[in-house]
Amino acid sequence: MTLRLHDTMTREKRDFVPADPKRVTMYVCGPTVYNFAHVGNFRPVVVFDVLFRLLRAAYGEDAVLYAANVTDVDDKINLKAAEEGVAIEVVTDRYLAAYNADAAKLGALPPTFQPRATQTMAAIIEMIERLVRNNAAYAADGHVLFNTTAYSEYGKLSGRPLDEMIAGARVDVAPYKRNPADFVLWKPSKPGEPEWDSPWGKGRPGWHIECSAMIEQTLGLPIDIHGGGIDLVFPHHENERAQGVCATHDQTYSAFWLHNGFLNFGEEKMSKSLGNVALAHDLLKAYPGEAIRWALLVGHYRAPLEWNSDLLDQARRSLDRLYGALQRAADVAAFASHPSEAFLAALEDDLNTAQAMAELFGLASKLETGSAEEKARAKGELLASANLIGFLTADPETWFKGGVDEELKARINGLITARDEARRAKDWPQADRIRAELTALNVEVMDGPAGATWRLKEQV
RNA sequence: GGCCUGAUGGCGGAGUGGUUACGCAGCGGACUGCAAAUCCGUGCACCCGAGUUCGAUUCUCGGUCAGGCCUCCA
Repeated sequence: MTLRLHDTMTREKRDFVPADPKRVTMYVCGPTVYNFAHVGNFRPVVVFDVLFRLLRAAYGEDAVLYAANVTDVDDKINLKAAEEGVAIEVVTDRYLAAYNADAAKLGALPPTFQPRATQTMAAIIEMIERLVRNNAAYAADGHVLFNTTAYSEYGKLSGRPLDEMIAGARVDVAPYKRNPADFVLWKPSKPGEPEWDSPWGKGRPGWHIECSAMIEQTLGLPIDIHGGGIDLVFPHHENERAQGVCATHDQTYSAFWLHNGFLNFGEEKMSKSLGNVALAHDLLKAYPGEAIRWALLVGHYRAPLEWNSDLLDQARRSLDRLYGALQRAADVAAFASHPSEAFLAALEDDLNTAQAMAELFGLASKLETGSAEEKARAKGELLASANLIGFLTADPETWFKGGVDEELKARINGLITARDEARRAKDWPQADRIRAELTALNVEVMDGPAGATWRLKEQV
């Protein structure tokens, strides 16, 4: 296996070689839990879940350590808690639970670690102290700031030389900053906001230091892979790197930086600050999680993805095709349990999920038309391949009939039987009337030599 | 203004210096009482201009258009 990944730092695909194959480390920036996450927030969840699964397959399940953090200290959380008149934990616990439940429905494996900023406070403060000792940070006016001139490579990840950044700065520079690009490591809380004791007075951490500290505490520095949305390259990841390198005196921080492209909704960027939000939580009521996962992986992870209802419908039909092939091959005993070579090769080429998914259709075709031997092999490879990245994990019957309760199922079966009788009697008008009834129930009938089978036209 | 991406058929979306993406939708046929599903066949593309080349959608340059970041949005 030769996994090649595109590294934002070098802007090219490189062979991935972990520092220690027995302990592969990956960190991905997770959500700020103040509301239900919109579907764009789940793109990195799904993308890096694919990478997590691929790494586990390559190095062993226990050899891959994956940390995805939760930001639970934030202005927006404070605002939400104040609105509801509750403690921030009430807000963060609620939305973290929803987030994890939604992620699970999207087929994402739980990360090895899910550190929370509020539970990493000691490590955050300790790291800031170290940065101050290393002359990479300074206290001023109740704040602690990172001194960007202390790190010669500052700007390398995002490709922004420090002097250009200063020239382009549009924000008002706080008077206590030595350099305009310096950023906050610790700041005083406003009245009523949560605060923690520190050597610099009561306050709370800046956003960037949280991640660096959580990485160091859960995985140790440096790590093999750091992921996140492309919008985080600057300033978040640039700052993380500066902090990590200056705190540890190790130049790597993360050997690879991976960034997923944005999800766009119509002409506008999809974000919570605009009104055009599609919450994954709501989408999951209308579509199977697997279909949403498919839609999120249908294009390359680095390319922007246009999100619309067509995309979801197409994703569901694509899965119908694959599940349909499995359903028709229910009596075929799967042979071989390895993903196909072509499928793996596609994924190993910087997670080319589109190419990999095309391979699944090729296997489905073989499963429909091959010899008995070919079918057995195709079924085994199709399942092993798809399962590797979290697809086709359901029973085909469940996929097509999952949302049907026993009462409705009995009614449908009754109608199917009645229609079979009408068909045997060649009473076509009656048979068609019954089919219309079934259609009204969202049921599609498929006549076969062994009698009629059915499935839901739209699964939830 | 600075930095950085991308532009592929009706839609989504890979890839390649000369040959099939793939899925959905369309068309013709098989199967079916009619359908559906499936199978067989089939039409439709590589932003514009110049260059390199025997040959470019694929490489280079220019242009146009679109998008991202430069503000604690994944």
